[in-house]
Order: sequence, then structure tokens, then C-alpha cells
Amino acid sequence: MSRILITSALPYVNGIKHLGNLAGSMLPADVYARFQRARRGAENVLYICATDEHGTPAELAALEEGLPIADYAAKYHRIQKSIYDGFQLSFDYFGRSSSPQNHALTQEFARTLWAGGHLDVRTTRQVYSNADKRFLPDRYVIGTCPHCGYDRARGDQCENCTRVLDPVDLIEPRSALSGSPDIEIKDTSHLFLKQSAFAGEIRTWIEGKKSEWGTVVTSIALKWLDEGLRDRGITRDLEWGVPVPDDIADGKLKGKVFYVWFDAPIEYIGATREWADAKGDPTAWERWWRAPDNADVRYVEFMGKDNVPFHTVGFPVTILGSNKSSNRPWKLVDEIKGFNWLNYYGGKFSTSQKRGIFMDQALEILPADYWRYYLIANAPESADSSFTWEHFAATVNKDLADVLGNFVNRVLKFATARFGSTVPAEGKDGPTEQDLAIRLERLIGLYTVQLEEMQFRKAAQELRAIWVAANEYVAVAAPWTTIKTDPAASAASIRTAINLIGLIAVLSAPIIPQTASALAEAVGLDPNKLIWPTGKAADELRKIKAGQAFTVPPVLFGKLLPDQVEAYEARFGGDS
RNA sequence: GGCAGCGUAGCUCAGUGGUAGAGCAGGGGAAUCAUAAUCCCUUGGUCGGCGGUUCAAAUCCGUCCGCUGCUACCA
Repeated sequence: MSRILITSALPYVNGIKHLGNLAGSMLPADVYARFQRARRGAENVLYICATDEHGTPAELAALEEGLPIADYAAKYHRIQKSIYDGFQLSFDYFGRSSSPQNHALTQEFARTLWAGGHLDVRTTRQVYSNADKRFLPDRYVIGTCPHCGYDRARGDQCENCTRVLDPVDLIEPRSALSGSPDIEIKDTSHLFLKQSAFAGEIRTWIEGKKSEWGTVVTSIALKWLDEGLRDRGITRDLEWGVPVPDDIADGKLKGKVFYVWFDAPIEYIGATREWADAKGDPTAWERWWRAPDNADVRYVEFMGKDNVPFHTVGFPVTILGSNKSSNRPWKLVDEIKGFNWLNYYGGKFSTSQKRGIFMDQALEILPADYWRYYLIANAPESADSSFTWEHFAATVNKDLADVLGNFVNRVLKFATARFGSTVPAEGKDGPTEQDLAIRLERLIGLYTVQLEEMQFRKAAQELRAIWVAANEYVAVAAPWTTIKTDPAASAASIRTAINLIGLIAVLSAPIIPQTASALAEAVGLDPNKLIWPTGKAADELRKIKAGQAFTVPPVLFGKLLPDQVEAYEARFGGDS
């Protein structure tokens, strides 16, 4: 059995993430990981994620909270982790890009790249703020736009006229942090990754993946290549980060750290090493990441479209460059699943404007499965998708409460009333059960293919179709009618219907794991041992035997009422 | 400005050359086990506009309009 390595883009440590981050990388990756574990065994799947902790925004956020950056990063790592636990994200390990493991790996990659001639030192001119005592990234310099006169233009781009700027273009430039005009342009040296040398190799690679990867990914990657790959600075003048080792460039870069986009993808490997160390098997990470021991590993990355350039160009250059001088090459990604944006009422989720829903708030309102189902059924796969409370409520009420929840409830309540609390033994399967099995076999096949191909919207549609098929079965079998004339037939229908609940638990588990566990427990299955169906559907419908005790779980999904929807809109800034 | 993606039924979206599809909403019916839930049937679209290629275009090409995003020192 081949193994699958899964990573989702590292959430930035800067505060609490909103639902867009969940929908566009972590949640689909988790669904895929859960599906693959059920299919090929948990030991053949490794799902890795981590907080991305370096960079200017984190340092500034720490200043704002009055915390040392290390404490700030630790705090938000902890907070994010607990929220992801709440959403049932089943990381095998959730690491930190500031870990010692990542420091070591990042420095090792840099040394190898330096030795291989893939890095060089260049002097750049950078804005320095004397008041803030730090270099400022372009966007943290503000001033008057030379083109349109907008007086709060940022150094990278004017938000008013959308023109791309250089900080030196600005009239009356000042620091965006302190507002101080006491800034100057200073020379500073940085390491550059010679990406341009890899343009041909990257293009060949991307072209080869064109039919396999989605348009979001390949079109963004090819756009960068078409515009010409530029070499990229991979160090910064900051305190917090992975230090550039002294043995690179004769110590000329002493005191500088690597650019967050250099060390963040390496943390995929770093976090795997954290995982290996944590479980006391310190070389286990290499069996996933390095040839030849990882020959059976397929590596899949999940990310939003903003991350695509770094995963199709930057990180691959790091890997390919290092591999040129290694007899144990690093794993290059096999498949990239990219997502568009989840919008909020057609606009962006916005922290500053208090629009949209943050993950901690979402969990306060409703359990994880409500969000997980909605976000997978409406995943921004082919285009941006838009969250509205009306749509959310309609989806939850119809699909989860009416179609799934009510099915379980109607079957188990009727069964308890007529047959007690164990699965009845009477009666035999007939043509109705055969029809059901034929239908399920087809639906399970379609659903499995969609999950395997990571078509999440379609997968959710197929899962829903399975729930509908369950309702159709009981409507045709009508045990409430047959109970009057042919109690054995009624018993057989109920036995099949209870097995349907068990099967639904297995099939639903990747998307709605908490509900799946509740269903499994209700019909006497071990929720930790749900195996993906591979055999005949008819056999799947006979797994739960006569005499098995079952319980009626509390109502699985409540409905969102119109006045609640209105209240949420008011609270979260929805405008309908 | 340049580039990319999108524009299909009231809503959310499939469909990439061969007689327009799904779910929801709307309408009709059945059933009464169940969270008044379910099941069946059904109304509804000149596939953004215009032009072209083709025996045949939602699908390919051109052009225009609209929405969204990206444009490399935010990540």
C-alpha cells in the first residue's frame, strides 16, 4: 500500500484565522486525510501542518499586544491549535516554524544551496525608519502617490489608483508604524535565491502537471514563468527568525534572518521532524521526505491561491537546487490542490471592517460539523464562493437536519417503539434491499472517486445522494405499513435501515466526524475503527447483526431559524 | 495599465463540439415512522452581448461589457 503525505498551507501566527482559511486549505486537507486513513490505514497517511511564525506582521502584532515576539508566537500557536482541535482537524502533527527542527533544516537547506552556487549576496536599497529602529517592508511606508495624489498610498502599491509603486516614489514618505517621517534609504546585503536559473526546469515540471492540477494552480504558476522568473531575496533585517549561519558568505550576513517565505515551506519537513522527535523515532521523518526510503510516498499540498507562487516556484527551487548536490533527494510535491477565496456576501472577509466570521466565533455558534459540511459542499474550488447566512441556514436545515438527521431519528425511534432496543432478527432481504444495494454500490463508487480526485463539492453532493437514497429506501420499504400485515418484513427493513446508519457513519466520517462517531456509537460500531467499504454493498448492509443493541441519539442537527439568521447577520456585518 | 479566473434556471453551482443539467426555492401529489421531517412528479434558461469557424458552439476563435483576484519586500 502506497503512502500519502498531506500538508495544508501554514496558517500565519498573526491572530485567529477566519473561515476562509479553513475552507481553502486546512479543512479539505483534513477531509482528504480522514478519507485516506479509512481507506489505506492510518499508518499510511501523514497529515502535517504548523503555524507560520516569522515575518514583520507577527513582530508588529506582538508589539501591539505588548508581548515579546516569542511569547506572542507561542500564545497564538496555542490558541490556533485549540481552535483547530475544536474543528476536528486531524493533524498527525501541528508544529511551529520557529521550532529548533526547522531552524536546523532551514540552515541546512541554505548551506547546501550556497555550496551549490544557487545563492548569492546582493546589495539592495531598503527603507529604514530611525524612529522605529527597523527596516520597513515596502508596504509599511506610506506617503502621497505621485500619480494620483492619494495621501495614504502604500510603498508597494497605491490603493487608490492601483498603480504599483516603489517606496522612493512616494512624496513625503513616512513610517506606517510610527508615522515618523524620519526615514532614510540604506544599503543592506541579502541572500538571493537564483530562481531564474530554474525557470526552464520549473516550466517543464508545471507543463507536465497541467492536466492533473487545477486551473487555479497552473495558470498562476505559468503566469509567473511567463513574466520571467526573478531571483528572490531570501533574507531580511529582522530579529525574529532563523539566523543566517556564519559559514554562509563569510559571515557577511551576520544578524540577519531568513525571509519567512524561505523557512515556512521548509517547516513542512520541520514539523514532520517535530512529529518524529515527539514520538521518539527521530529518523521517522526522513522516510517520508527523502529518497530512496520514500519511493512509495505521494505528496499532496493544499492551499489557497495566494500561496500558489511560493509552492510552484519558490519552494520547488529550494528543493531542486538542494537535490542537485544530494544523493538523498528531497520529495517534490506530486499534487497541488489550490482553492479560490471564500467571500462573505460577495466581498472579502475583513478583520479591520469586522466583516465575516472567525473560527473561534464559528465554534461558539455551532458545532464543527455544521461548518465542515457547509464549507466542503460549497468549497471555492473552481471560483470564489460566497458565504451568506441565508445559504448557510438553508444548507444546514435541509441537508443536515432534514435529510440526514431526520433519517436517523425516524428509523431509530420507530425501531425502538416496535422492536425494542436491539436489532430485530425476523424476516429476509427482498427485491427492495437488492435495489438499494445496487444503487448504493454505484453511489459509493462515485463518492469514493470524487474524494480520491479531491473534488470536494462533488463529493459532498454524492454523500448527500447517499443520504437521500436511505430516505427513499425507507419510503419504499415502509416498515410502518408492513408492521400491520407482515411484521417480519418490517423487521427486515429496520435491520437494513440500521445498517444504513452504520454505513452512513463510515461514509460521512471524513466530512462530519463528530456526527459520524455519534452514529457509529448509536448502532454499536467502534467509531475509531471505521473502514472504508470495498466489498459488495449488500454485505455492508448486513454487518450489524440481529441482537445488536442500539440507542436513539439526541437530535443530531438543530435548525437555524429566521430570527437567528437575522441576528447573526447583524452581529457579523452581513448585508442582504 | 498588464495578466488570470469567472459570467449557465429566482439562488448556489455542474456541464468544454452533437437534441440544455443538479440541489435549493416555487407548483402538484403520496405517505403519516420521523426534527411538519420524507418520497414522487413538475414549472422555469434566446448558457453576459456581438461577430466568426463548423454539418453542428454553453463548449473553439475574435471582440466588447460586467464581477473578482494577482502584479513578486504582507503572508
